[in-house]
Amino acid sequence: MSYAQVIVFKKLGEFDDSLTYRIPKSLESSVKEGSFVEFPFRERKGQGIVASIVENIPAGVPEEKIRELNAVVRTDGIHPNHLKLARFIASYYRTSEARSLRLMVPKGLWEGAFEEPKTILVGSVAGITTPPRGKKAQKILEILSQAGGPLPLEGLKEQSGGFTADTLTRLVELGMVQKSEAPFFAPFDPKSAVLKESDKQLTPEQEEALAQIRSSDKPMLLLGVTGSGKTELYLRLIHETVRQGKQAILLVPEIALTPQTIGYFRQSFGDAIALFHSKLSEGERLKMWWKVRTGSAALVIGSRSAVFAPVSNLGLVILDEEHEWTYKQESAPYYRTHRIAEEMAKLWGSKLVFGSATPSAESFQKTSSGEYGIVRLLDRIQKTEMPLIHLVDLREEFKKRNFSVFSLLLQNKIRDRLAKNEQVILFVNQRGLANAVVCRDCGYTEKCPRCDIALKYHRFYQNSGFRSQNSAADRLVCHYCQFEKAPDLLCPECRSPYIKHVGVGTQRVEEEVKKMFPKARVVRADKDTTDGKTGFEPIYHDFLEKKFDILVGTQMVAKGLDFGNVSLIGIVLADVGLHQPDFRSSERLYQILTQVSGRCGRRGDRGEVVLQTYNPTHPTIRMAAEQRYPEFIESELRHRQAFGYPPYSRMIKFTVVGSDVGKLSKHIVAEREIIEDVAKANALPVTVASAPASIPKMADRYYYHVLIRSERPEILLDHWKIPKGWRIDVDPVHTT
DNA sequence: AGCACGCCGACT
DNA sequence: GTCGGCGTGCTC
Repeated sequence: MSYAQVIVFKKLGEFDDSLTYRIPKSLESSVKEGSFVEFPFRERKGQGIVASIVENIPAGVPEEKIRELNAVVRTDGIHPNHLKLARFIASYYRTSEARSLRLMVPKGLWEGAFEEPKTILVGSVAGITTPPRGKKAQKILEILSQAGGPLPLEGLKEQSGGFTADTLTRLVELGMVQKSEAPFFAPFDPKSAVLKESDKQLTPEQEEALAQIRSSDKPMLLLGVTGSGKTELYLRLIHETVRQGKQAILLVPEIALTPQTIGYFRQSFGDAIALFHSKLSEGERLKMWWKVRTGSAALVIGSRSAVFAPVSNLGLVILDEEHEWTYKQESAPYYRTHRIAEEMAKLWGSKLVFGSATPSAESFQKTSSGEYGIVRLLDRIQKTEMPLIHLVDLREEFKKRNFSVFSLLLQNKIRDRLAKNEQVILFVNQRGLANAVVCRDCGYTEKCPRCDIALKYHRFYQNSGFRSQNSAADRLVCHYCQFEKAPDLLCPECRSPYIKHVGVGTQRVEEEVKKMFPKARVVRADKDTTDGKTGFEPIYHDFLEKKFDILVGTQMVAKGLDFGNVSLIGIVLADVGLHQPDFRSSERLYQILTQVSGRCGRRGDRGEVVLQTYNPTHPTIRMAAEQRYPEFIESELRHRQAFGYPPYSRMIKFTVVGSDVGKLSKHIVAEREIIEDVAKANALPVTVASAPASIPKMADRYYYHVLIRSERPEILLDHWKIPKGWRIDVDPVHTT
């Protein structure tokens, strides 16, 4: 007797566990792993996916409760490899199989729309002699007789100039036409399809890179500077994959899903593309899912979630701009797209390519360990030089009695560009601005002696239970190891009393630039001036159309956008990124400085960047200014290894919520002790720390993080029961 | 999800 | 004593 372990679709509930049903003889041949099935549930019917078929009743299931499956809705529902992927996600990210599987099934289907989309075909019936009376009806018959076969309903409507459903129903009743159904999506056939070859000539460097990617059987990291022609290589690789009758997935950050990018691939692959992006409606998303599922799409392009597109013969996965943090899902299950893509490539034996100008430390480390191969593209196709970066020491400006946020050099250069009618971007780094303590006079940051991480300033709630009652309420805390100390009143380095938060906001910069250049047209792009729906787009377009001379903006101006007329970029205060209480602060700073710099001089003349800082000797800022990525990443990795940070260890972040701070922190402290005991019992070195979240209180509930760092955290998780309500993030990207 | 069960605190 | 708040468990 076989049994199906069924994961229940949302109908009468959201289950984490699968349910066991008996497979009746009549369904034995049609029920497969991955099938969509229907079954009795309480007094109702339910639908779901067969996660596995077993010969014996699983332990813990009472035999008398087991009922029989009703029917098979669709035998080939989910590809077996996707079931395996769901199992992997459930175990790696410590979530349920049901939740993992949900990632691969569009909402509409999960909620009950299992039917594959169909086209309605209309055909004429032979031997009709008496013409129908209606004009429209006559027209329909005329078109159908000329076509010599059935036509899709939509096409027929278009050709005939439109008709009502009633006209057609009447013709069907008279027996003059017949309706039938056909698949909406026809499978893509590489032999008959027109695949336009690229007419671009590859440079010798590109040819070499392509050959290396082709011949390697490892995942490849494509290290290519902006404008080095990575996209053209992607196109060629996808072409080869598709011609072999396999499918390709191209993953890009959301922002890169522009009509230009899509258009580039449409030229080659026409309608054989399925697009997945955040603006699709549920209906469109469902259609795209079926387009891939039916094999009608050979190429999937999309952001993060497109990695779960229902391919059945995967040949290639590309993660473009792989360093982007948007590849990490920031809600449960907190997966990282890289890890999913690796697993997919393993399951299908497909090629895997990661592309970036500034690869993540994780990916670069894997090229050193031999897990990935590496290919470099160092030349720019257009021969436009990389921008010239001027490093400005703000301490010197202070000595020159220049109290403006702009150095004299930056002021002069802005004046010069305004005179030449060229555009300027002023970049204001705001990430992680709050809560780190920095000396305004010498740039000193208070760091944890054990973790080399900026300490975070906290005003603890009373009675929070984390320390003895008579200690001060203001503390500096390390979020990685629980080290803490009282804040200093004077800077330990230079005795300055100005040891506080630093940072310059966009508003302040806008005000100053308006004061200094009253004739310039200035626009500001930050959270306050952009709205959630259209985002940065309206400002971007106005700026492109030269309605403004100067754009003052946050990170949003740094991402992949093309500013043709910008010849100068001012980085108002580069230091801010250095003070993030996060082990990735240097990596992020290097990436953002590189991205911002890449926004100028993209056409024609060489652009210029003025990078202002209080720390001109800081290695990250120096190497970013000189654009020495390999040197930067190697020193960064040495640092990570020395302090035991990922990729040389792994982290797990828990979020714990409660309405009573006292109870909450007592509970956390107790669990922390249990974790330490379990680690000791398993001879596993583990660091545990807990601290209030960056937004510690929302809607009268208190949020805490518990951060665990270990080389093998999975051993800990196997021996310690995660308390109820603790939200888990495996390999977190944001650690505070 | 939706429903039953059961454990405590606040009242007729 | 009992009403009812909601946390927990169950659905095969």
